[in-house]
Amino acid sequence: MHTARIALEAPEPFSLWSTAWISGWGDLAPFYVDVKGRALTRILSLSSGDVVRSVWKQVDESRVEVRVESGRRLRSDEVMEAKAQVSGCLRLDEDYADFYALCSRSQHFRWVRRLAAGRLLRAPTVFEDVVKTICTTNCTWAFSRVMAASLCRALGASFDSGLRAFPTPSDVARTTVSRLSRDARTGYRSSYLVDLARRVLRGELALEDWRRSDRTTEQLRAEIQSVRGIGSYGTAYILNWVGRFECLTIDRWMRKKFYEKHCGGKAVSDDMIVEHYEKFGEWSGLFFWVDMTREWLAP
DNA sequence: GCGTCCAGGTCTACC
DNA sequence: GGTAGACCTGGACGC
Repeated sequence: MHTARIALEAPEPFSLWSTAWISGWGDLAPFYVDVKGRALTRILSLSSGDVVRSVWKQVDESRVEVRVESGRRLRSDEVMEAKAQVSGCLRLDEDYADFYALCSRSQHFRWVRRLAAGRLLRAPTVFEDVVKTICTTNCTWAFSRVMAASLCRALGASFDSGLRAFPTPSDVARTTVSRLSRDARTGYRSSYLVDLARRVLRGELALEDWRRSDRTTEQLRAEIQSVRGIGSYGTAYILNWVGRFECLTIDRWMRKKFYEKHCGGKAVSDDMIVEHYEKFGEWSGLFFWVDMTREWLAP
């Protein structure tokens, strides 16, 4: 096994732990959280088709070290590709200065900067983010984990010792709805996933452009909603994932949490929830997120 | 052990 | 445009 080491400079404030934990994505294969060692493992697919294992660890306030393991010695451009993927997952290129400035001005949100919460771990590709979003709807989190792991096991390229990468659009497009249902346990979602992958391959959906699109959020929202299996909740989720935080990811769990936290357990309308965070403008969705998941970062 | 219900929604048919 | 019912399935819960 060959190993390459990558050093990533993190912006201030930054916490690998907060980033990995708060989004929930760190809990879904092919991400693996090492709670004890405070490290994150991720199986990465390179454009060459090779699959590598990467282990991410924060070594000090502003530095993340990534160990990349591969079956052969990687070329320097492949190491750079792995580095870019990790950086994209951690959203190191996004500017959160305004968000943290707003947090500092609010008594209720001062803790956010202290714990360096706010960055939400995402997948290396928008395709993976969309597939996983579909797999988090209408089911328990435990089942979402089963689906993510089964998708990798059934369709992902193999690394070693049973570890597999997340399937690419080609992997999913090549399979059948019945095989997905049987092997990936994605049930009625299977036709949505195959449909999505085939649209990507036909060039009808440029998913990967969503992260750097200069279109308005409303234009982007319309395209996201054209994906079968993605409704209003899923759209808000994906908009957050591509860096648009003006919409709130209100699902059953978040709704319940909001009622407990701000309404003494009494139910209120979604409009009331939106109104509660409206003052945070383009960051309202992120304020909602950190507010609801605050306890996840308890020691 | 077994049956029922619910869960980090969405789609479709129908009115 | 609003709403009811169907959709996969794992796990919690009550019996």
